[in-house]
Amino acid sequence: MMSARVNGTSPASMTGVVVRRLRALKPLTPAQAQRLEALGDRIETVAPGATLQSDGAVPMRPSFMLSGWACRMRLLPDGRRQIFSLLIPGDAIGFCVEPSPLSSAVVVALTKVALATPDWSKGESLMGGPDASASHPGGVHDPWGFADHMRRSACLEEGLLLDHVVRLGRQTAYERTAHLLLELHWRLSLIGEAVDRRFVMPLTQEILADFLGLSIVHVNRTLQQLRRERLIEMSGSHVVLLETAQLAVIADYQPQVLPQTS
Amino acid sequence: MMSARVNGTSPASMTGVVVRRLRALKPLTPAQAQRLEALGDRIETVAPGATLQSDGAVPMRPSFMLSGWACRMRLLPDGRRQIFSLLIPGDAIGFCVEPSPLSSAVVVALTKVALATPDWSKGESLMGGPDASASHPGGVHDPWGFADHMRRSACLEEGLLLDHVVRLGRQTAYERTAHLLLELHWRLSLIGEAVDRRFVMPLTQEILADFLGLSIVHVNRTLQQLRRERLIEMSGSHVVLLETAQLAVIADYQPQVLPQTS
DNA sequence: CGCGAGCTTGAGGCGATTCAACTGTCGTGG
DNA sequence: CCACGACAGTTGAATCGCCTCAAGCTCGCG
Repeated sequence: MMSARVNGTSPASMTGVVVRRLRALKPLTPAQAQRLEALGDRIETVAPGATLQSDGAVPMRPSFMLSGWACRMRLLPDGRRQIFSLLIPGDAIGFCVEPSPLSSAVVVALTKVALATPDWSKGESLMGGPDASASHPGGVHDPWGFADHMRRSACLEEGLLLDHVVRLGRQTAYERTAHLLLELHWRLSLIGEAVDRRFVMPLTQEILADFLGLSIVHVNRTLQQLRRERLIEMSGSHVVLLETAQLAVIADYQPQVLPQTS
Repeated sequence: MMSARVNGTSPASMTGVVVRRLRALKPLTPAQAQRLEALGDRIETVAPGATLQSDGAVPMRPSFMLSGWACRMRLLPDGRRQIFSLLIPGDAIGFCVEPSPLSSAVVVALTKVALATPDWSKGESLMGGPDASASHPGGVHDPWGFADHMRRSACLEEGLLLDHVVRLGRQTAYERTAHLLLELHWRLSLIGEAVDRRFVMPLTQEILADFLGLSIVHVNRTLQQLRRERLIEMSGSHVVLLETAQLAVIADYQPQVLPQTS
């Protein structure tokens, strides 16, 4: 049996983040929600630093993050690192629309991570598995009606990636940092892991640096500046956004628009 | 009737780029190729600077670039600009897996552009139109079997976007520029628009700057350096890669891996 | 207690930006 | 025909943002 408690959440409710995440994209039928709750059966936990998905790995088992943080990144030959995205509970891993990853990217756990890997044996896959086209030419097999959710999720992720490009290409360290904090706050709110303007961000400054395209030292100084100006509070992994409006102006932040779920 | 010749290519062969682009991703049946050739009927040309697709535009007519160059970009409130991707002939526009663009990005023509917008009235769409799920819950309507091509194309594009993130986040101006030139050469080769190591790149240094996340001045100096070191030749919009191997080492460039089409 | 990982701080340097001017090449109109 | 402006490219000089190097610091933990 896996650890009974991860990140202070009992296993029974751990799948809640997935439900909340998907519900934000499109309403779930009771049957669908129940399906997702059932994911709690097949939980795997991995240690920080472990690889959740690597480049060439063809099998590529799609799964959901239940707790913990991870990142998708690439390593340059000389050791430089660039993080593409930060993965939080509720996020999907390996649901590439296309089986072959093509892009040499790796997903690594940043903290202890709990994963739910659905049993794809029945119904083959949620979105179109390794040979969706072979068995169902011209279509995707989606017995449970999650295809729309996953499509929208992919779209949301692309939006986040575009935001990231803007950050790296055209924003200063100060703006980038503010933008990231707002984005994380928004995403954590979606899954109910941000109370008011506070949230927990279990990332070292090195990880932030590799995400923001900055040096560790400069991330440190930038965070200090944000604190000094009383825009945020940070101690340990605890973050408080003191002036969300002003931060949003600084970073030109606008949250992704979601379908009219309200 | 639209202009008979665009970019020196006769209309009859203009759809060839689309065929070559898709064939590189997955073989096309004769019927499919014929379908694509038929796109030549519905050609639209737009002037440089025109918007091909904008943010809120819900209808969003998916189409293929037949000739000319365009870019996908975002504008910051203070005028800064970041280009996400450069679009060349054969590329698809607006085939977002999900109808709602979500991301505030705009597609703009950089040169005169010829577009083919398929007649989606029959068969609804190639990939899943505005309400694919409504009419075909849990599946996508794809009467002609292009779904796989479009999926792989989307995957390839994501790979390019990841490359872009690495460029912007962790590479120097020198490396970025080399990387971009190699990427463009590879993409143009796919559609047969690069002879040997030469190709035409109708981009101003301002566009390059907004793509590479640099200032115009620095792009200029960086290109000069690449020329001075005899790694490339450039005059006007004509580019020659003199030392592809060395450029690839500098930029840590590795082309996307394509399915075993050979 | 001592160690290591992460955070903090200072000093110096380089890469890239900004501002500003100048060049060359167009197409346009007097 | 040449004057003209518009535009792209080029160059120099000064500045700044961010990086690197190198220490110290703090804390949790064996």
